[in-house]
Amino acid sequence: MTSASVDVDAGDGDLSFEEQLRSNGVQVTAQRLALMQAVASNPHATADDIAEQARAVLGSISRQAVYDTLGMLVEQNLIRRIQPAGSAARYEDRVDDNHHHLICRSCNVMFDVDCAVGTRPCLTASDDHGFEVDEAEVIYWGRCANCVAS
Amino acid sequence: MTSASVDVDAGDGDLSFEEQLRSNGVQVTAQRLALMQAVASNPHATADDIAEQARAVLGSISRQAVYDTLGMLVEQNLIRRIQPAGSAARYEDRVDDNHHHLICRSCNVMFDVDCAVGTRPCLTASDDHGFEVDEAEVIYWGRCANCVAS
DNA sequence: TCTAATACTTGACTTTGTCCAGAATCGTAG
DNA sequence: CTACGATTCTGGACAAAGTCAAGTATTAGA
Repeated sequence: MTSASVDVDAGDGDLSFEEQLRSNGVQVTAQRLALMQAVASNPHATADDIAEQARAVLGSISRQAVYDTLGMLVEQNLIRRIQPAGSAARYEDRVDDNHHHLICRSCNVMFDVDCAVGTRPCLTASDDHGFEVDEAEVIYWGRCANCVAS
Repeated sequence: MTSASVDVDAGDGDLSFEEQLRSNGVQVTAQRLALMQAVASNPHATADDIAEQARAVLGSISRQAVYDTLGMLVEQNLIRRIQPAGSAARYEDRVDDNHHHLICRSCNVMFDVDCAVGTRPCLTASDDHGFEVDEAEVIYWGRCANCVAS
């Protein structure tokens, strides 16, 4: 197992990936560090993309470890999962900043957009049916400049 | 093939399912009528639920016909597809009225909610990256009253 | 250093959906 | 009413994205 140094600092308030894991009370492993690195350096990637990138660092990693880890990171709120219709789940490391996504129906590109309506937009549904709402996910669907051109 | 009468009127401006199909220039078949009926009487159902319900009317229907038909209906804007993270696509017959969805993270129930912000809420992203945006999909995530109780 | 708890690997399996070729059905024109 | 071409449906193989379960390896704390 190559031991490439994967503690490039990125993301959550200047904490290294290792510190992020420790402060959430979970074990630190080479696989986790490599996956966090992969997510950070490759926003909106699928589990598969991320696995491949991690593999470039680690030599190999099992599919199961990838899913387990991504799931755990989502649970710890260290990364965010987005699952647009018609494509595999995607992951990103921007968390807690209430931004949304703009997706092209033709080519599937995806951009981040800050919400127009302020910091917690749309978080109040007109009738919440007794729910405890914790997130309002907004996806803007359309066609990107490139696809419109052709 | 049983010929149960499946032209119960429902949905799109008082047009029967048959009329809806004809006015969109597509053929009318028993399978399509049964599927439209199933979607109408079972909002937020998955393709599988819908197939099963249609099967109760028709005797049998192939998976391919189900997917083809649902896809066609979505394309004709006669039904709408919603694909929340972590579950199969769901279908509903409320169309063109810009409502959104409230989903329970624990039990996956799904409710309709009219948007708080007016008729075309959030349709303007702060920066549209040159996109032609045609829809803003909003999903409120949370826990339903039942699940909060336990 | 040892050990219990946690994480990882491997491989089979499930679910959701797509592709293809041939059979059946629809709707129009005669 | 019948026949014909176009559309739709069937059935089976296939594919992608995940999940399950059992055994092995690694981590972190005593």
